[in-house]
Order: sequence, then structure tokens, then C-alpha cells
Amino acid sequence: MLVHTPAHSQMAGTLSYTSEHALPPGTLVRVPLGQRELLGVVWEQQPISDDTPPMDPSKLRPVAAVLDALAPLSVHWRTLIHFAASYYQRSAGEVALAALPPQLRDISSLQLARKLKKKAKSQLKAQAAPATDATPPQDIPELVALTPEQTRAIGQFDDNPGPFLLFGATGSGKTEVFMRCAADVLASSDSSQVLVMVPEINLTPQLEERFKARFCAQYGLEAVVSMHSGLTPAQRLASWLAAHSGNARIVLGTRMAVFASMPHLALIVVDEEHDPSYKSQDGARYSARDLAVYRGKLEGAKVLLGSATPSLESWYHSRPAAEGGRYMRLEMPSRVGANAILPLVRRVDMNHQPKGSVISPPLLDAIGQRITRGEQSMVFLNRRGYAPVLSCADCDWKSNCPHCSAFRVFHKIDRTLRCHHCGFTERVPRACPDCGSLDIAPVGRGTERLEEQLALLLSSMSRPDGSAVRIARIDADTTKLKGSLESQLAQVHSGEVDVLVGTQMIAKGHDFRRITLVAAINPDGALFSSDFRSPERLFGLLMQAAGRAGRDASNTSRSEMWVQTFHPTHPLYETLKQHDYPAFAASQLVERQQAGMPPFSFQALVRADARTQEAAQAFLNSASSACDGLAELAPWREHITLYPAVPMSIQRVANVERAQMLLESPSRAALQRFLNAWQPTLHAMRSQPQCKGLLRWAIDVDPLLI
DNA sequence: AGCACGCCGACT
DNA sequence: GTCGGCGTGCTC
Repeated sequence: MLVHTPAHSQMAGTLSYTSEHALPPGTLVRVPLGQRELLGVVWEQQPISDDTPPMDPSKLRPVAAVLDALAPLSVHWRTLIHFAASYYQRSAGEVALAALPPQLRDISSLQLARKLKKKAKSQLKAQAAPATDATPPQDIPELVALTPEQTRAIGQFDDNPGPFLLFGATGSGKTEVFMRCAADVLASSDSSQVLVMVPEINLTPQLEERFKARFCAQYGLEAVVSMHSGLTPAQRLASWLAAHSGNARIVLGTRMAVFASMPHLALIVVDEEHDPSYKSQDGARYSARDLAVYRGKLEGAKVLLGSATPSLESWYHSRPAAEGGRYMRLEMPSRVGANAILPLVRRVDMNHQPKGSVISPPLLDAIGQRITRGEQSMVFLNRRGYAPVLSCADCDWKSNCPHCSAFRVFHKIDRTLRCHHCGFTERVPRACPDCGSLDIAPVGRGTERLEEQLALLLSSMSRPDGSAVRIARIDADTTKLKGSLESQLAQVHSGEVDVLVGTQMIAKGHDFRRITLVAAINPDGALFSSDFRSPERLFGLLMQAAGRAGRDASNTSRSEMWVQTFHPTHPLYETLKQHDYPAFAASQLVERQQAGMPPFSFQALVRADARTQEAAQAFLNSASSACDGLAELAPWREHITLYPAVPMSIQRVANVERAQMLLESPSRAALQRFLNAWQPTLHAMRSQPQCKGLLRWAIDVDPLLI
């Protein structure tokens, strides 16, 4: 009667066991499976389907142990898991077990009971202590005055059921609104819980600080917990238990937190809802933002999505209700504070700059001016390493990765060629491996080279106190070590750094109050990409980056966002200059509607991995041609467009060939039903002779990357 | 997915 | 003579 981990395969359904006592659904148990003993969740009896032969009762094995120290998982939680599994075409067992803290998988019933006992004891102590100490009222932080826009947004939140899209400019005080809404919800009942999601682990510590400062005095130290993959297994279990028991009133976390067991969930906040990190890219490819909306509806919890550049999907859903919108849009267009002006966007037409210049003379000059004024600049380039490829001048050798269909990136710092897809790393050859020529040179540039060139260009300059200009680089290479991101950010904050060079990483979330200039070196690539979502991402990134600048109220000069481009009149940059997301979104939505793309259609992708490209495509094409003969697919078939199988944009990674096939439908329901009915065929396809060499396949519903 | 069983290459 | 490669098959 319960469910398990075995993945989306033959044993995807529930398995049956015997038990002396009736176990209510949601109970956690340990059960034998083959030679192993696994964690399981008691599940409701599946509807008896016509083609599954009933198990011989005498063959059933007994449940090994019941984790009865824990309350069973709620029907809401089970419904959420069931929905996620079915919507994203995975087994319920896989989704359920991935949603539980890993340590729960290898803990015995006794160990768990001990742990809970210990916890309860310390809880009791903690509760007893403040009662005697009588927390002084000054511990509750003084609330900042709200802007009229914030007041209005909170009022609308309080008076309406949601879901809400809080459309607020960077610096408009969205976090304050989140906290006030959370406070209102927490105050409405003495058990209600709030879930707050952020896109990246990096952003949880600062948010945790703010929420703890605001709520711990009132609700206790245990009231705010975080949930993300950066925690140790023990911490994760502790947070999960706190949420499950209801002791945690606020759970902060990354996308995985959408599955947190919260018996009194009353509000879900999704910060930076447009961020692609909310879409899982492995296992069940769920969208935590979309599941949050589903879960809110399911549990009667309010849902508050927030962004300065919403996803076009959410933006479209928040159109006026009269036009069919389902979300209520809360608008906060103004920045808070004395320096509430939005940064000035300046485009540099690279067609009129010296050929091959990386930093155009006017941009260099502007950076120089900031340095002499003691202000900071931030320069970003979406490419790490020194140069994306190394090339021989005498033959056409290039630094290809032998295992992937991609170039290996030249990293000057340790003189290596590194594949960013499979990790394959080698020393840079002294001479061309093909023709022996010594004339091998880097082509293009990454952050490492940008940092070097900037250092050279700025070497003649000095800071106001006469000392040398300091440049720092922040990207995945300089932040690999734990804590190094924090220490590097601290350096920027303390003003030790004049120019910050980095990848998109630096554009996200961090307030750099002294930065008055932000520059995008070469953002054009995304304008003409084959991915229809790339303009949306670029606009969001540039807006977000622009928002990093000039948050310091003491700065009187207007901060600037510089964009170096060969297409200065491109509409994307025009609307960026006006800071006009609604205009940008409107034009994108027109394009999407005309082309029949999301949110006006629904997509799914079938991906296949194999040793050879032929095998991968053969699987997809056979699966595709099987569609037309199957009676169970017939009702939905006409609503689905199946595109031919194609190699993925990076065709080979770590010697695995990858192919994919796109499905599109104007109806979400039709696509869902079709995929559901099609899945058994896909499973069966595996054993067909033409699919020899197929390694893996997976369905990605609502894919972000096409 | 694990983990068994099972049949072929280089070595403590 | 074993240790170990991963190919097929099973798990309520």
C-alpha cells in the first residue's frame, strides 16, 4: 500500500506490504525491497486499474518498521507529490523520496525517536527561558516607514485571495513587502506558517538574517529555518522536522523547499519568480514557482510572486481579470530612498569604436572618472576563463574537447584548457598538436582576460588617495572555495575594490551601494539566439544588473548602466533605456502569440542520451511514429504537434550523444493526457532493436531551454 | 535506481 | 588460480 524510490520504470507504481496494524496514508515506514531496506511512505490504495494483475497476498513481505514518532504526511502534501509526479511525468515514489530529507532515508526508527526526544527537550528549555527573561520590547526591530506604493500593495494583499504578482522595480522595497505580508499572515493565527523561496543558495543567508532579525524576537529562535542543498544532512533533517512539526513558522529555501511538509502553510512567497533556477534540471524537472501556485490553491495558502522583470508567463497571467488574468498584479514602480532615480542607460555603438576594442574608449573614460571620484564600477561578461577557444594560426586546429562537441576554454591562471561541460582539463600545449606551429593564440575573451586588460588599461590611473587601482574578479572560478564569495563581496562592500569584473553571478541579488556604474561588455549574443526565451533573460539580466547600481542614498550623481552593442537601436535596448518592462513584455507577448509559443502554447521535450547520435534519434523517431498507430493516443493526437528529433545544441557531452524532440500543444490538458498515455510506449521502446545503445531518456514538461 | 548473478581479461 | 569489468534481470 505504499510508495518507493524505484524510478520512472516498470515498478513506478505503489508496492504492497503487510502490516499488523492499519497504517494511515502518509506514515513513514521502512520496508524490505530485494536485498535492501528502504524508506517508504504509506500511500492511498491506487484505483484498481484493469490491466494490473493483483499481487499474490502470500508473496507480500511485512513492513520492517514504522517511524511512528513522526506525524503522517498530510493529504495536502501527498496530493502535491502526486500532482508533481504526474504533471512532470515521473513516478510518485521518486518525487516523494526526493522531497524528504536524505538523512531520513538511512535513519532507523529508534534513532529518529531519540532525535525527536532530544529536540523536544531543548524546545521545552527554549520556551521556558524567555518566559522568565520576558523578552524586552526593544528587541523587536523598529519598523521602517512604508512608501505609499508599499502600503497599497500590502493592503491589496490583505484584502484579496491571490495569487499575486508583485511587480516592483529593483530597490522598490519588495523584501519589506514580503516581510510585512508574512507578518500579517503569521499574526492571523497562532500556528500559521510561511514559506519563502529564493532562486539561489547564495541569497539565503542575507535573507535569513533579515527574517531572523524581524521575527525571532517575537516567535523564538527556532521560528525561522532554511532549506537548501548547502546544508549538512543533519541540518536539513532538523529544518525539515521543524517545518513538519509546525515549530518553524517561517521556512526560507531554494526550489526544493516547495515540497517542505508544512501543516499550517498560509503563505508562499517566490522572490525573483522569473529566475530559471526555479526549474529543476535533473530528476523530476519541476518548476518550483508553478508548483507553489498549485500548492497555494490546494492548501488555501496565499501565493506572492515577486520580480522586477517577471517571467512572461506570470506577467501574462497577471493581466487584468477582465481579460482572463488569474493573478492579481501589485505594482511598485518607484525606487525607495533619497536617490530614487533609476540609472541612466547608455548604449555604446561598437560599430563606431576602434575595431577589436573590448572596453570602448568612452566606457573606459567613464570608469576612470568613477575611480578618481572614489566610486566603484561593475563590469560583466557572460563568459568565464581567459578565452573561450585557443586556435592555431597556421592550421585550423582549435581547442576542441575530445569528449564533447564544444571548445575547451583557455584558463591562463593555471595554463589549462578546460571543458566547461565535462570538466576535462589539460595543460595548454606549447605547440599546435596538429601541425607543431608555436603560433597558437586565444580567440575571444572571458572574465579572466577582461580583468587583465582592464588592469593594463587602468594601470596609469590611481585612486583619490594616490594608491593603485584595484580590480577584483568574481565568477565560478574565483568562488569555488566555500566562503570565498562572501569574503570577496565583503571586499567590494568595504570599498577596497574599484572595479569589479564578473559573470552574471554578480548581477544577482547583492546590493553594492557604492557602485555607480554597471557595464555589460558584450550582451548582443542573446539578441539573435535560437532560444526564444533569450531576449527575456537578457532583459531581466540587464535590468537586474542596472538595479545593482546607485542604491546608495548618499550619492548625488546619477548612476549609469552602460551597454556595449553592435545593435544600439534594437528594441530591447530601447525599452531597457526607458526601464519599461511592460513595453518590452508587450512586444514579446505579441511575438510569442504570432509564433504560437508559450504562454500561448504548451511544450514538452523528450530528451534521449546514447552512445551514438543515431541511437538517440532512432529512439525519439520510433517513439514519434508509434504515436499515430496507438488508439489510446488518438483522442489527443490531433492537438499535439510533434517535431522531428534533432541533436541538442551541444550535441555531445562527456562522450554521450544527446538528441531531443519537441512537442507542442495549444492545450495544456491535451499535452498532459497525451504524455501520460504515451509514456508506456516510450518505456516499451527501450527494448526495440533500433534503440540498442540508448542510455537514458526523460521528459521535460514546460522546458526552459529549447 | 540498486544490487545480484554471470561469464571473460590482467594480476596481488 | 583469483579480482573485477559491466551486461541482463529482478525487486511488493
